[in-house]
Amino acid sequence: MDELTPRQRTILGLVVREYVDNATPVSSRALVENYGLEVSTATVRNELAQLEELGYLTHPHTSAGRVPTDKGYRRFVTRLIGGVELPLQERRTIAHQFYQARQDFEQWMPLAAAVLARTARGAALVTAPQPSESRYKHLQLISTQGQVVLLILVLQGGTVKQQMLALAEPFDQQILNDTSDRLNQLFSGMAVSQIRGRISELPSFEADIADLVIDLMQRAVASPTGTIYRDGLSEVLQEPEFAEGEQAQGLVRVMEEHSFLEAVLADALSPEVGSVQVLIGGEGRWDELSACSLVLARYGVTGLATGALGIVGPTRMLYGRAISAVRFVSGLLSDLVYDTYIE
Amino acid sequence: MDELTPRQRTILGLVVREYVDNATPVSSRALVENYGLEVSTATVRNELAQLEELGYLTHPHTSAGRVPTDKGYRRFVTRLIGGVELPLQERRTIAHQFYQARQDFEQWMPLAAAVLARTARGAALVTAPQPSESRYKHLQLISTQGQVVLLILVLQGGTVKQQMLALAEPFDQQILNDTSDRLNQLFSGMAVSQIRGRISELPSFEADIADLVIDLMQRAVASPTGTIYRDGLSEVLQEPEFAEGEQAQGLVRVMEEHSFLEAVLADALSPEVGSVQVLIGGEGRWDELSACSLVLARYGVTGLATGALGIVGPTRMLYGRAISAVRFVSGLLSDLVYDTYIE
DNA sequence: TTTAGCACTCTTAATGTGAGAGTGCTAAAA
DNA sequence: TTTTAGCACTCTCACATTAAGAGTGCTAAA
Repeated sequence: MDELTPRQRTILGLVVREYVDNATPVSSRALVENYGLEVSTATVRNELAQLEELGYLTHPHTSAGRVPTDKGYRRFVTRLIGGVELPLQERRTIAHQFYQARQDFEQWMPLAAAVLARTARGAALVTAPQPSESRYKHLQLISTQGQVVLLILVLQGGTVKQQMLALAEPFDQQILNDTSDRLNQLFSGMAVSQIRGRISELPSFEADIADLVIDLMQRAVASPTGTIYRDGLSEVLQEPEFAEGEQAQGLVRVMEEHSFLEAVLADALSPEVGSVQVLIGGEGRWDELSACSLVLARYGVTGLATGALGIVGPTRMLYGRAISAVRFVSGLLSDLVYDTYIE
Repeated sequence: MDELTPRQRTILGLVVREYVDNATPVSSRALVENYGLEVSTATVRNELAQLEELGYLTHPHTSAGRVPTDKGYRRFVTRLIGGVELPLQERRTIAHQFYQARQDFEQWMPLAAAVLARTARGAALVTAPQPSESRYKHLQLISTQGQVVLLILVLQGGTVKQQMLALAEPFDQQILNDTSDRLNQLFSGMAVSQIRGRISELPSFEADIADLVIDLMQRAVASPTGTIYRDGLSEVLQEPEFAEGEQAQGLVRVMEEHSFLEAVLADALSPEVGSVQVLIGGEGRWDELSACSLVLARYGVTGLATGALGIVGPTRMLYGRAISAVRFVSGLLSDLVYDTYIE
């Protein structure tokens, strides 16, 4: 990392802060006036010129104020990433909301998205946790009309898969119960490979069901993300950088297009749970995101089930709040996932 | 409806068609040249002036071509709404896709959204079918670690609700099985009110579970929409009318903001399954949607379970394709819902 | 009723202008 | 060596001006 004098560091920080607040290039005068610097505008101008030399700032044009470059944001963020936290009061409120929802699976993801969006004032993304391995837990066959049966499969971690199936002949509910009881006895806690090894021992009807179960279990881990929960997109679109459709495009694509988001996550997000990652201005690799930053983290328990969550916003984003909100919420979700999987 | 000469009707139709294609005001010359009219531009101009007089067209300014007003679209759509269908080949392809997904609940909604978005070249919205009444079908209690139990409740129609619950003391899986078997025996096919009547007869543990079941059943019908599936938003945002953020706002809000969408649906969509409804330019009631049209239908089976689906696009939209696609897909989904609920 | 012809209006793009904002540089002060 | 005052310079922005072009509306003739 380049050598910056302490004063240059504070000035860089102030430029970022001021630009984030106002979305207009910041002038030397504005810095001196708003932050009570003990030096003149000329001195600040010299420092600004230095910082520009080093690539942390730019000029839209000769007689405009300075704007942070992606490199400038990067430096700002790097200093931030270890040591920011939400205010205690805010953490308490959020933790309380999660506590209240703790028993209701289906609320977790939308709640996380809503909390992130409000706290960081960005568009929030949360993917459901994907188990790294499917383990059988429970099967239930429920007869509906005659030959049609509803198959409900519960996997370890609480994932529920359902499927209708049409049988060749009608079966009595009692027989279906017996079948599922036997399979439950046999397969409980098993992974796909183990189940496959047992199929040959089974009578044909049960083997058919087991085939289907294997298929469902494999599909449960196939997709890297699964369902995606979003919140706050329309608010972020009001930011001035998205006034012209061009830039809004990229933002909406990450939020909306499953495949695009997956590609970005694969590129930017480490597979390990814990650390918060920041992708600034598409980092040269994603043209569509040149005006966007993403603050991302993986949550869950490595080896059991993990998901991703993050904030998408303009590069001119509240990095401090975003990073701390993402870290905090990912911690809460990780705890919930842990409780769900450890048995 | 106002009296229009046959020639005026065709000219109005041509203006809409031409404007939908090119997104630029259409001139008398363009009409004569592109559609081989057997009259001069002056004649067409007279007719255009008439149509403007009647409120079907406007002028952005004196020397620009004509643009349809909302009233103009409305008239165009009214003639369309009864009698358009997708080409047979396209209907076959779509029907085939749904046939292949018929056994897999979870695919229906995303498939419907994808098909609508591609077919109508708009942003597609599909809400999951909401049962008009919850009926008990099946309960399963699965013990996880010690006191924590996973409760899985299946309702008629295949809705699955799950909830974790922490018990005061650990229960054996065998006891949980017995409990759920008893409740299944007792409650099978019942509505909330009937279950409530039986609670007093139950021992306390089972009564507690039954309370929880009632709570879940009530929540299943509480929200008017439930999960929403979307597709194609980012493509539509490329249309020129959304280049300036102002208008994109409304589009994204309907697609993204649950509460806003619910309000619009409540206002524009009849509770009856079947007919296709069109909301043009917010119809004076929704400022945010002044540049958008919605083509909506309710699907499902009245009295059992219904959901909504539709296309959102610019007022300058392919109404023919949108209306026929919405009608066709809503028919297919209705069939699927019917099969699922009738037992 | 239709049409040719033409004046008229309004947009669009190019060009010009002046005020203002903010810089970069220089030379003096600390 | 660092800081500062001062000022020239540059570029944007808002506004006005102009010319070309598109398309209309109207009138008078077919």
